[in-house]
Amino acid sequence: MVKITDVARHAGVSPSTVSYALSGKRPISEETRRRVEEAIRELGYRPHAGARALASSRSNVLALVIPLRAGIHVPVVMRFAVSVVTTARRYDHDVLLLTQEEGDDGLRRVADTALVDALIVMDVQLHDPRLPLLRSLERPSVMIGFPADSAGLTCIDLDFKAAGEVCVEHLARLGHRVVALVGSPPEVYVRRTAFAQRVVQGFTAAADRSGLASSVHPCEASPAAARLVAEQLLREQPALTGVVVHNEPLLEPLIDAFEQLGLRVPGDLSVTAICPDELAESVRVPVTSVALPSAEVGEQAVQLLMKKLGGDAVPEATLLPPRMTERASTAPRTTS
Amino acid sequence: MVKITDVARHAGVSPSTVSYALSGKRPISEETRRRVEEAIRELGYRPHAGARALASSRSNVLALVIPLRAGIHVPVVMRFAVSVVTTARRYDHDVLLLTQEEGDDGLRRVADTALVDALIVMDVQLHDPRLPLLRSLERPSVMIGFPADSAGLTCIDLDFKAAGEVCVEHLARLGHRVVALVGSPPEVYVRRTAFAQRVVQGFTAAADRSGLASSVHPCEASPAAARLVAEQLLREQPALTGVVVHNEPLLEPLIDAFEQLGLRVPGDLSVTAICPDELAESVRVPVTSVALPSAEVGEQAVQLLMKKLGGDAVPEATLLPPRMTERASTAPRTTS
DNA sequence: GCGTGACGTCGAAGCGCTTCGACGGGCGAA
DNA sequence: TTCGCCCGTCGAAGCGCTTCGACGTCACGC
Repeated sequence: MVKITDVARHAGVSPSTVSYALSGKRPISEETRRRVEEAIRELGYRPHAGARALASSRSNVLALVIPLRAGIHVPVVMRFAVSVVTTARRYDHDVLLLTQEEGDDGLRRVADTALVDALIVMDVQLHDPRLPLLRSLERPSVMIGFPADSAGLTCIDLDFKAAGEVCVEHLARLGHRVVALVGSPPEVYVRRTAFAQRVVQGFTAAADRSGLASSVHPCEASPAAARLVAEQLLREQPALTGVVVHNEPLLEPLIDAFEQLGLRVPGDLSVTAICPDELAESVRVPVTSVALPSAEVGEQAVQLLMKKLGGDAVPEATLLPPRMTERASTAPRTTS
Repeated sequence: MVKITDVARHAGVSPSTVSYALSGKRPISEETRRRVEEAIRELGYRPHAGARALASSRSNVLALVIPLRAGIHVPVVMRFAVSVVTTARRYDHDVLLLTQEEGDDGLRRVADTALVDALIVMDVQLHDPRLPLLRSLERPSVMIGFPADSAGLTCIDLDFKAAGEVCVEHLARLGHRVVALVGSPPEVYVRRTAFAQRVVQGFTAAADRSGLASSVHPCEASPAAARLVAEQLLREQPALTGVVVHNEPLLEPLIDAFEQLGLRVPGDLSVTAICPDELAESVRVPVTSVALPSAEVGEQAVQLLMKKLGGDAVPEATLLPPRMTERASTAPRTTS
């Protein structure tokens, strides 16, 4: 193994000079830098990660905790992970993969052994058991999603409230006057992240602002439930022409149910959703949707972490603006 | 930060004794071990990963390179990754996530800087550009999939030949006499891993052994192509009653095409597939299939690596036996 | 009774890097 | 001309751990 002293000897300088030439933490003359770089190239020198970590107390590794729970949309997690890795590399960092399963112990282990410099935690629950630990850890972390109390933590996610608003506004702009939100199963509103509630808030606020009649329907994620909620909607709101769906597995069954009830999408009914683009595109009728911007979240999460590692202050909450893509499931209201 | 000298002092022993008590590399008296363990607990001691890596030249980290190419089934990759992480933890190792995108440079970097002790490379191509590098690296690696020339490397994958055989044998057992294999697009047979050819080999060999009439049809992954190949099959082999599909995106469209041509599955036609269980289960008619055992591959890949790290010899090729799950798409031939 | 090991422990020497303080030389200001 | 300062470089001291050789003790066999 070629080490820094070899490079130093070969370049006719001291090891510390090589180190400074590499890190740029002290000024080095152009000439010396050249010689060092050449020596490095000729010898194929690679600094030893462990030695570096020991001496500098920086491992240049980030931990990423991925969720395992069923019901998580795998491609979204994957895209997020890839985006984290890619962005981390831009900042000369690597990514250590942890599973939710490891829990607190895993987090504590990688943090306390200085294996990683910082942590990214996905799929944060409303009352996530890891919160106290993350607060007490001496290493910075960023959470994807918002817990009930995010004080002292750094969180990032799609702005679900705005996403709900955008959906309604889009429908309003198309002339729809009566809209409904089909949401996640009731337990999600209680147990999980705050995002479900925030969609409702946005949806309702925007509907009120635009003077639309609106209703909200939490719904189980089964085709049978889709059928039921579709029937119920038509019964209770016969003038309904716009639907916002925030329940991924329900999206396709719900559209099927409406069509079986004689409503054409988008002819009679416009449907928008908050879901991964992938899903929106794969439905029989491609759905106008607000995307879950996994890549963007991943990138920004890393950037927040880098700022924190650099000692800079970062906002506790970062909300990503929703971006809507129009597809085939929405159309102007036909005033027949 | 509490370090090993603190523990040593607290326990009234020398640092080396603490180290040996931890690693078990030298005998330590019961009494001393107890005292050391207690000191560790009381002080909350965690060995510094970098220092450990430097002193022992072992980082206890594995690199996992995941594919990004389109056409890869994401949940399979994910399950594999999770299985690698989980298994690695059982051996007290962590996993560093790399993307294909980083290429040779990424592999060389983590290997040469001693960031990782060993590497797992997914999605190995027939003529994978990384092969020379992996051979030359001083660190052990395991590849998922078989390149054209695997000499000097350690590879593991499903035994695709046996998988092809199992499918045919299942059909033969059900009384089918005329079978066809619908395979991957032609370019896959050239460009990609060897698995496509090996399915064909197994399929053909088993059909010959059982005295079945058989044919092989590479096929593009589009619904239109599905329709075409279905028509062609019925034209060329009117007595066809058994089909093996080794082309994931084609599975559902192909079944649709057959049914539109008036063949009921499994009434008139039995279908088996080689694909992720997930896919097989999600088709309208759940398909009898040989699974892609991602979790098992991940686990065994790690175990192979651990053996290599321990200095043990491992087989160059590990082929996982196929496991078939019977679902609703196969039935005995009706001799009407 | 003494040599021989095995056992249990210690001390010290690194592992390869970063970083701090120091220092010589050159330059601008006084 | 001299003082002070900054630039560029060096040497040395660790960072926290593992590991090697050494040493004392005890039990055993002859």
